[in-house]
Amino acid sequence: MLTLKVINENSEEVVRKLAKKHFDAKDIIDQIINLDAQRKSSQTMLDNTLAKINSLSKSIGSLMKEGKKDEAAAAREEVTSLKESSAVYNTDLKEVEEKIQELLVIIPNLPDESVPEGKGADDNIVERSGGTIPALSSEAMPHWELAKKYDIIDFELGVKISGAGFPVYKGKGARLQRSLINFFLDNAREAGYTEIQPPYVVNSASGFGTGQLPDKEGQMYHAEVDDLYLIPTAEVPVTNIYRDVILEEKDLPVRNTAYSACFRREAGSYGKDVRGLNRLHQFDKVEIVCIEKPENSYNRLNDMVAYVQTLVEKLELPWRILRLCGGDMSFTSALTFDFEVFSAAQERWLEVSSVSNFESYQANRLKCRYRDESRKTQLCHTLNGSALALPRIMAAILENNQTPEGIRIPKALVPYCGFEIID
RNA sequence: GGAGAGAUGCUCGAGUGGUUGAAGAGGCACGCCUGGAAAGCGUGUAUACGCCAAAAGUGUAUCAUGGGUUCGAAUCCCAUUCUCUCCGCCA
Repeated sequence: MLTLKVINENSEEVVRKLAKKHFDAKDIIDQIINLDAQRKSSQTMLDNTLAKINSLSKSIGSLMKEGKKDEAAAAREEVTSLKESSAVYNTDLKEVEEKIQELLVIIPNLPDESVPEGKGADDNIVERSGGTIPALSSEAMPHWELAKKYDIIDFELGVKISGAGFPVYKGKGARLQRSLINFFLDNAREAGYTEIQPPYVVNSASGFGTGQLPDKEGQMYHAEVDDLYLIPTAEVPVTNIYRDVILEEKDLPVRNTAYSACFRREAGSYGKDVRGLNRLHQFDKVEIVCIEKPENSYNRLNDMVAYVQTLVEKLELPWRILRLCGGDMSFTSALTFDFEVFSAAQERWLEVSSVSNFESYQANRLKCRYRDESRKTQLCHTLNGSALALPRIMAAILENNQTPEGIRIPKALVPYCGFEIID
C-alpha cells in the first residue's frame, strides 16, 4: 500500500498517476488526508492525557511514601477522570486508524511514468521478441491431444482424483516436468540467485504482506481448520521471509529463487483459455524474488527481464516481451513486463512470466526496511518474476516441437531429461 | 493428541507492582591508545507514531500477541500463539 507520507505530500501526483490505472482516487485521497489530520489530533490529545496520567501516577508513589495520604487520594481521583477521557481519545484514534487502513488497502500502486496508457491486453507494447515460429503441418495437434497420443499427461485422471485443473503427468511427461524445474533452478543459481525451499501453506499475515489478502481471498485455497492458505505462488512465502525485517545496506540486493507448486482457485475462468494446460488449479513454477535499494530497483528489474529472456532462448521458443499498459497491470505493480511464448498449434501467445517492480508498495505492507548510509530506516523496493511457470512452457514445447517421429526435446533440456524425443 | 516448563533488547541474561526503554555481560560502531594489531580505556548502540518550520529536543506506545485488574504492570489475572522436555503417534 501507499504510505501516508506520499499521499499527504504528493496528493495531486497520486491522483494523476492512478488515472493511468483507471482508478479514480480523488475522493479517497481527500478522505484519507482528512482522516489523517484527525488521526494526528486524536493522537496528540491521547498522548497528552496519558502523559498527565503517567506523571500523576508516579507522584502518587512518592506521596504515599511521604505519608501524604490526602494528596495521594486527590491525585487518584484526577487520574480516574483523566482515564475516562483517554479511553475516548483512544477509541477515536483506533477508529480513524482503521478507516485509514481500509482506504489505503483499496488504492492500487502508482504506475511508473514509463507505463503506457491503455485499457487492456490489446494496448500492451511489444518491447522485443525473438525465436522463430515453426511452420507446422496441417495435422499438427494442440498439446492436449499430443498429451493423450503419447500418454504423458492425463487430464481425465486428474478429474477423477481431484477435479478439473489438476492434471496427472506420467512417464516422460512427468520427467519433463522435473527436468524443467531443475533446469530453471540451476540457471537461477548460476545467475546469482539463492535457492529457497519455502512452505506451501501460509498464515493470513503472510497473505496480507504480499497483497493476496484481503482483496483476493477468493483466489486462494483456504484450509479453514488451521486457518492456512495454499500458496498461489512462491512469491508469498519467499517475500514474507522479509516481513518485519530491517536489512543492512550490505545485505542488498537480496536475490532469491524458489520452486513451488502453486494453487489457484481461478474462480470465474472458463472457455478456451482453460483448455489443457493453459490454466490450472495446481501448477509448478520457479520464482525469482529480489529486494533492492530504491535507487537500484529499475536496473534490477531490467536484469531480471534479461535473465528470463535467456531461459526462453535456451528453450528455443518464439518469445516476446510486453510492457503492460495501465489497464492491464496488476493492482500492486509499478511496472510489469510479461513474457509470452508462441504455442504454434493453438496459434496463440501464452503468458509464461510476469516480472514486476512493486517499488515500496509491497514493502510498506511487509514493513521490509533497510538502514541507509545515514543509518536511517527506509522502505526497500521489492521485485519478483516467474522464471518460469511450467505448464504453458510445456504446452509450447509439445506443440512447437512435434514431428512425425515424436516430440523433440530442446537441446538445453536433454541433459536434464535423459531423452531426446517423446515417442 | 496427553502432561509439564517457558517466551525480556542484536545475543545471553537480571528483574514478582512505583524514575525499568529496561541492570549486568557479550556483540557491534566510533574515538583514544599503537608503527600496525591485540589488549586496555571511553562513548554510543531499538522501532513506530505525535509535538516542533526543521535540527536539537520532547511526549506516547512497545518486555510473544490480544484483553483484564490497578492511581501505577515486564512483574498479577484470562485467552491465544509459539518454543522446550517427557509420553503417545508417525513420513
